[in-house]
Amino acid sequence: MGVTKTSYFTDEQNSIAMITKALGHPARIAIIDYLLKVDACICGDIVNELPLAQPTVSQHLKELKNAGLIKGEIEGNTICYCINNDVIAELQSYFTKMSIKLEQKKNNCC
Amino acid sequence: MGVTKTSYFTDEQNSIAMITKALGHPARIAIIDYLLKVDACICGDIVNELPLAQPTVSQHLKELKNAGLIKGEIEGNTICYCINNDVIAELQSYFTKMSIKLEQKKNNCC
DNA sequence: AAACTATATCGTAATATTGCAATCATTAAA
DNA sequence: TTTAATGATTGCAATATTACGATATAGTTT
Repeated sequence: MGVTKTSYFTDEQNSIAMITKALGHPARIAIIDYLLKVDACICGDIVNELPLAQPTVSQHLKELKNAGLIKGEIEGNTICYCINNDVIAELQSYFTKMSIKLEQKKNNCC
Repeated sequence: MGVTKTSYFTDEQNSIAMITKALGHPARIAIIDYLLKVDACICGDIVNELPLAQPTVSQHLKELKNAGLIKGEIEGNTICYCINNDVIAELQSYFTKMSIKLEQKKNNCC
């Protein structure tokens, strides 16, 4: 079917899944890495940075935006894309909590 | 085309993308959450825990395993699935580094 | 061995994703 | 106002994902 049954899961599970899904492509990781490097950016720069056509990059940017990972502000003829700190913080918190729990338990099984 | 051009990106980008892609489904987040809660597990438990059929859960477990997020050991008739601490640590490190960089820059743009 | 249990695999339908050429919308420059 | 530049949208082909019934495989129990 290809349809994810989101209604069966918790809001946090759906939220983390949505964000990680948006990150689940090397081009989108590359975009995030690049935005982090320059801390400000227009789409054209990103297109030059990636080995993909402009519509493809635009689509990846849209997905990152939908997931809340980046914010875009129109600046005259160009758009300034930035990383959304809050969402990165959410991810960091999620995985840090997980690491701490794993540390505590030290796998009594495998 | 639906084909990801992995060869155009760095190993780290592909690695993070592969892991986050594997996490990018609420059922798989739910599986990780559950494994974390019990810190030891057999597949049957997971099937009962999720609102999905057994083959579907098995498939999700396979994807998590392919991405290295979980390890499975055969134990007689059942399989003991556990979280792979190393990969979680890799994610935590990646997002923590990112958070630190974002903190330092404090967005001079958006 | 036969029956039962647990998990994996196969096959398939429905839908989603990836990538790009062509095109549109908007602003800037001439 | 025409032209150029930037980025979004559309449409489409190729492929991937999601879900599950049916079936296979392998260990356990009787």
